[in-house]
Amino acid sequence: MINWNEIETKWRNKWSESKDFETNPNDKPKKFITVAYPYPNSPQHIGHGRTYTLADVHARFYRMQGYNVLFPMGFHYTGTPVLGMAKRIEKGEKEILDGLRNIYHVPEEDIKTFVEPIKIADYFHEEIKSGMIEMGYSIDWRREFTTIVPGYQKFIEWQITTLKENGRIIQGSHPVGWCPKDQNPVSQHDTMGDVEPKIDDKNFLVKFKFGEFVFPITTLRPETIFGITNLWVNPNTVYKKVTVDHETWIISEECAHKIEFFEKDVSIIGDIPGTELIGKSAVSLHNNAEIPILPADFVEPSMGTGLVMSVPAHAPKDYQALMDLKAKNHEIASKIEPIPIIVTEGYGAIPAKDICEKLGVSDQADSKLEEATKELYLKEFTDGKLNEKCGQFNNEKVQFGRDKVRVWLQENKHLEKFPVLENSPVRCRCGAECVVKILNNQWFLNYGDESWKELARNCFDEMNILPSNIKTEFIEVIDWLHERACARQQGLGTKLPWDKDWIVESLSDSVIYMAYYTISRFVNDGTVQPENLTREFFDYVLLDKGDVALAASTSKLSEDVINTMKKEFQYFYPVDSRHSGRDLVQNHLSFFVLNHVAIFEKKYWPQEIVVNGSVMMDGAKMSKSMGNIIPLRTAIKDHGADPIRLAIISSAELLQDADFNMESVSGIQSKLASLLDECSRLKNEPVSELQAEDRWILSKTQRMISQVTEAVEKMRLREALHDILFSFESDLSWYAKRVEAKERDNVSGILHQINSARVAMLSPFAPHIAEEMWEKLGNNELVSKSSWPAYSKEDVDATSIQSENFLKSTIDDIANILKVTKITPKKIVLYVNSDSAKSKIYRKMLSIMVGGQNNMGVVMKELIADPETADAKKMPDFVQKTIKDLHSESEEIKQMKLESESFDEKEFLKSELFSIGKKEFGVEIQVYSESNSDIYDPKGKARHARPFKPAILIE
RNA sequence: GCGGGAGUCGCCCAGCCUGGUCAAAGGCGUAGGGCUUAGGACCCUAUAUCUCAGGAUUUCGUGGGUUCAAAUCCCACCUCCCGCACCA
Repeated sequence: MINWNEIETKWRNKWSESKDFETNPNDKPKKFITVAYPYPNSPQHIGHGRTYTLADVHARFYRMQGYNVLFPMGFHYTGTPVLGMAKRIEKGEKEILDGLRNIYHVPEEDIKTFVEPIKIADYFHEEIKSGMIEMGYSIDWRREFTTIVPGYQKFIEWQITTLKENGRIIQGSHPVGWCPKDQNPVSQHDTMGDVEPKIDDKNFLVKFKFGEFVFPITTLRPETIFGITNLWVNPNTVYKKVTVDHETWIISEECAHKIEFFEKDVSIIGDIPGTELIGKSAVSLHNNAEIPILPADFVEPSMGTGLVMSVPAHAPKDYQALMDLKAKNHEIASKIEPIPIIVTEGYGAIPAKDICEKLGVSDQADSKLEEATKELYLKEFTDGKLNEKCGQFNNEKVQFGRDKVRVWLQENKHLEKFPVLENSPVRCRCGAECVVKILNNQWFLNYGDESWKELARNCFDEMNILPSNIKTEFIEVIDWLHERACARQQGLGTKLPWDKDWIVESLSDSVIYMAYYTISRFVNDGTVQPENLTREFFDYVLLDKGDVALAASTSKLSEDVINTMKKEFQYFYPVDSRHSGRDLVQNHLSFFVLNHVAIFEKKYWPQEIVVNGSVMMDGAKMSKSMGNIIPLRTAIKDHGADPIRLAIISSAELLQDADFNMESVSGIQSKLASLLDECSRLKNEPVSELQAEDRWILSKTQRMISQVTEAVEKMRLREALHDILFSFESDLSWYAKRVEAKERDNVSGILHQINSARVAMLSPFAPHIAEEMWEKLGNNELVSKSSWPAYSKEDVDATSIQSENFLKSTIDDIANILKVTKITPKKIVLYVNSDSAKSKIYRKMLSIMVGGQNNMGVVMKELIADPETADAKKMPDFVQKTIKDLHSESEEIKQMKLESESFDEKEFLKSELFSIGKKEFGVEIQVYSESNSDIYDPKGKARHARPFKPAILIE
């Protein structure tokens, strides 16, 4: 049994002694590999490990290919989650404390300090970092930073100022979920049950006049104002007269409390019962029509303003309420007829009537109305068209017309936004019910700007996206992205330089920070102090703006230091590969590109993005509530870092979700153990004369090298690993079979050569155990410092590949016959083709078919056209069968057959088939030429022989 | 609604990018055999259908198309899953 941790510690120490991963500029070509830094509010689990492991493999691969690779790491402290955690811990909430104790095994004395948010981040920072070291990540730790250190904050101030000056930042109002008690915005982390407060900002308020008052009514469908027949008021509700800024509104009390958070001046000045409104009329502002006010029980004071506009032609509820009144012979209602304004295929003049009848709605209390409403709204939205009643909007499709009507009303001040909580009630952890608050003066990154989007598209066009099929998703994201708030009022982070009430939002301060890795080294070693990092300094170093004298005078640094830092930035930038999880495509990764193109010149735009899927645990999503989260460090202790690295990589290709399970881990462990065992037994002896199977396995090795290299270049790591560890195994076992049959004992040198290549290629994936194997193979240097095996075409022997193939297929054929006939062979005889006419035709056909032609008629014509092969017409049967043979062979094999000129089937079979045949079938195999005069051929099989397809006789 | 992804031989799942070595890998299950006092573990064999000579037939959600050749490329359809923001 292998002691993984012991081996891992041994090699980790050697790496850190040799400082191989500490990267400074030199004269080699560079690669700059980065991963999204972690947010330290919990230890990393196996899922986090995936992205970092992929990046580490990438970095190690490039290093072996001779690049000077920079692979750094930082920690993202910015944000609010640790604030919420600290609060909950302070309150002693059992759920979170149990999680810390039982899942994360945080020592009690540390938990005590967690009432302070930064202590939480600090603790998990160290935890995560230790895990990364134990996983063997080849990180340059000298450049590490957190996002709240002064140097980084200087950088963020510079970034956000630059964006503002480039016109990328605008100001506006924005609705957020809000806790009225805490006076804070709420996000998922702040609510009971971790629900995300969802804000519906497609909800609007349309104003009507009622004498001196404003009668505001909310709706999701502004276009239906053209179909209003009346308004609904609840007769059992007492409404309030409320002054709102300079108007007096009639609304429900509940509504009055909601709009207090809309940055409006609100005060309740009196009551007015619903009954007092009923029977009177309001006036609609867009056409000054008199709209009667009628009673309806379904109107809920807590919904919207507590007032409802009635569109009976298109709203099932309104239709039914109207019908109910008519049935009671209500005087006003009986004069009202629905006004249809939307034409939808499949519905008659009054769609609401149709659907109520279809579903058999009985009255306005009928629960089927919900369903009717949902169905009709959706149908009318997707398929409906506005009609002539809608004036200038006649013939517009509803899905576009709605927006146009909204804009029109808004411009005339007849309509306002009325955002609501879609999933209310949402409760804050403090217990209070959350509301929607409109924040004025919010700062936005103007991602909606078309010229900005265009720059980003240019960048994506030239960027390498892995896997490539996710590129369309990026393009789509850029299309729908619009203004995004870039500041918030709480949490850790950097203050907006021009408005200290706000903190730079945490996704906005993590988009171009890779540039800071080239600077942090100098801050960490004391060469520069945070206060040296002035705007002019960054402008000069990162943008090549201004001049060194200016930078030096404001930063108080020497010109030498500044120029060294500038050179370092210019050496490492741009980012060559950015690794991240799939969930970050829609935000971080897109912002990463947008911010780069907004700030840097084109030569510093990112070169590549690699996106990976998440990790499942035994087929299920990992979650705290399921208790199936395995902290990475626990897993390392239990199974070893390398087996975990391989298990994560080998279970899925990049974008797919990887499934982590114990079977695969132990499978990998035993695979690695047996490879290690093999390596320690192989001697690096000189290789004597090569035999057929030696040339073959060496050719196959070359093929594997080229396949693996290509796969890693495309980050198809699962495929690469599979090739190294598993696919190649079947070739090796065939080789072993051949060697054993021949009773050879001098192949150690060849296997040593092959396994050296395998171990070298394995080392980026499983770096520790590969070092151990490398040492066992007799090397003194580290494998991580060795070169990636190079594919050499000269070592590929086409003839040997072809001949081994021939041997295998012959043996398969024999086995096949034995299987079908179920006889035990006493004698096996092969008849090899020796008819030169057949051979000529075969070669000719080969050349025709390599060109892509497979049609019997065409092939035949070409054969007959050539006098050399004209005899083909006498044996159509042979031609047809041969076409079939060749048909099923790969292009590669066909090509090789063509390349290898003459090949003596009989000699080859005689020398090679003897041993293996005897081993496989227990009898000696005799080989004849079909044309031999003295052959043993009692059944006349010999004449069936075709090139590369000997006839077989079994008795 | 907008966008992304998936549907494979009892089950899970590979192959699809780059068409031919694909009746299609691997695991599980099942059946038979070996090893065992027995069980477990382990090993071997079989596992679409037909076939006593290396063969044939029908298969990769459905229906078309391109091609000498389609699980793989194109089009349409059906079913299922995921994301839609100010949150890391």
